[in-house]
Amino acid sequence: MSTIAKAMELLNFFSLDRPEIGLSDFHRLAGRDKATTFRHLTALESVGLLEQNPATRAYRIGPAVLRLAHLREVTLPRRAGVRMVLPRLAEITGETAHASILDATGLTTLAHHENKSHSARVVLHESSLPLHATASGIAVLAYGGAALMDHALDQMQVYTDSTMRSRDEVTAAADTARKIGFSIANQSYEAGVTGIGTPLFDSNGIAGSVAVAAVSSRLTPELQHTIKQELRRAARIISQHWGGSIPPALENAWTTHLGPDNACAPADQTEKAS
Amino acid sequence: MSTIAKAMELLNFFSLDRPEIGLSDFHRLAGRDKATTFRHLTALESVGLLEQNPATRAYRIGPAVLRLAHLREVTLPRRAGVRMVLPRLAEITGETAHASILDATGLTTLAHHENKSHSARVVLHESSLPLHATASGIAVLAYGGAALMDHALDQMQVYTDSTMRSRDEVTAAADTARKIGFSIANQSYEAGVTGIGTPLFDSNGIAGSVAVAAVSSRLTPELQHTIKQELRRAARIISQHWGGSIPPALENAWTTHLGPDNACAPADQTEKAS
DNA sequence: CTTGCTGGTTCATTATTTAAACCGATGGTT
DNA sequence: AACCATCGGTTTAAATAATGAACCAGCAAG
Repeated sequence: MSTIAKAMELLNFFSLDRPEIGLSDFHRLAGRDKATTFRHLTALESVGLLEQNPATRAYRIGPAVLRLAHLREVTLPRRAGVRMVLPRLAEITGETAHASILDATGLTTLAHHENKSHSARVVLHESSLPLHATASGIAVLAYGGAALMDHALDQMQVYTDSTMRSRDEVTAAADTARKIGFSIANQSYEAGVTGIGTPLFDSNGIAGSVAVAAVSSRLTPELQHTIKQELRRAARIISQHWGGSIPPALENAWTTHLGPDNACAPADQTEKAS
Repeated sequence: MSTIAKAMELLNFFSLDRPEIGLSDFHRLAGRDKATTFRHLTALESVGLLEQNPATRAYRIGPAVLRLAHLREVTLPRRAGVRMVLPRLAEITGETAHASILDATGLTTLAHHENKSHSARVVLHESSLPLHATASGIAVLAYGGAALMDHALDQMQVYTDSTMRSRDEVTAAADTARKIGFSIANQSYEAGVTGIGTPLFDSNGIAGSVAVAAVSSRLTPELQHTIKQELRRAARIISQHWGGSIPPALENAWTTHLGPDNACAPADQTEKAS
């Protein structure tokens, strides 16, 4: 593995729970030598990808990422296409809608929209989602190929009693998702929350997923049907906005599972969402 | 220089004008061997910092930066403190207000707010500002130490007829800014636009700057006075929000140049901006 | 069929990275 | 005070990884 990749791996140890990491912690977390780790950290710091908290000497993500993220969003907008449909998705379903983007390390939440009318609503607190335990994750696994599946199966953390523990369960869930066009994660990430998701595509192919996280006790068959129809609609709009197209296999899965796009007959070219 | 830093340097060649760069262009821009460049690029791609446009094979900034930027903004919010004051700054001055953050590579625009009432207003189009040619840049140079000044003097691009060309001019401008507490860039970056700026601080010290970009023909002495007073106010609020404090030297410079904080007598603890 | 470009690859040489041990400082215990 | 553990950081020879000249293959224009 190149030293560049090794250094970059260090960045993946940051999370909302662990926003600052000291040298020794990095040394332990990464399992690499301390001197090596130190050299990597200072190198990352020199380019602004990390910065050091002067008080604790711990490292945190640096300001350079803001510049890069801005540049990325300006030259290749992703949020715009998502923000266009999430409000409607949350409103019609009455639950929390969110969209995620796939990268080398997993699934990153791009935007989310909570439905304010319910007092009990699902609050998303993590920006990075596990592939094997969420509807969003299963959705991308269903269309992501073998390499992504291997990657997911290598790190199967357990979150709830219902989290899938065996590799076979995960592949089976992905197969089901591929068959019906939607992934369903019943309390496998968070107790009391059921996720329903479907994949998103850009010109590269699979690029992310859009999902609705519903309070399990509210999830009637009718609501589930509504959610799926709205997800289909949202996935079409977002994927189109991202320069991608829905694979015929997925179109077929949707149609056989839900019936043709009867909600709005003119099909593809419906009016834009609010 | 570490290979990590060398690889990361490649990311700095991206800009709004050049959002995608091919292998050969990188090889030329960076002046490094093509094989080396290629390996760096694939390494960066493997960790999601870059991705390849499948059509052109050119490289562009990857999705991983979105995750990192989100994490940074959640754990160390910077935009929040800025968004709190920019609208007022733009409204009262009637011009365009913006705030930038300092990192290893220069000054990155964090947020900006245009005043919609004027038909002729300054539109910011770049996310990265040159240190030597903008009010924002001079403001941080005045408080940034010798290393930053050297860095700035090494890359003095010329933008307009009024862009400072000699190193002495830049250091003199920084000295003036240090003396009066405000930096002024008269059409040195864009013709017809005069910038007035003042530095921002976090717990590390100098961290960025806030500035107003005004249409030069509208900039009366009275308006300039208003802008400075509002900048002082904004800089206080933002720096406090960022966990920093205004150095006594800057406080003194402000006071001798503007007089005491007469706009709102109770001084420090005024009510929050809208 | 050149010529000149593109992205990508190979392999011997070279130089950077690596890891064990070491350092000095800090902080809590006995 | 002495002790112990831990912190961030530094040093060394040994090993691994980076390097760059040359080389491919594909493509477009002349």
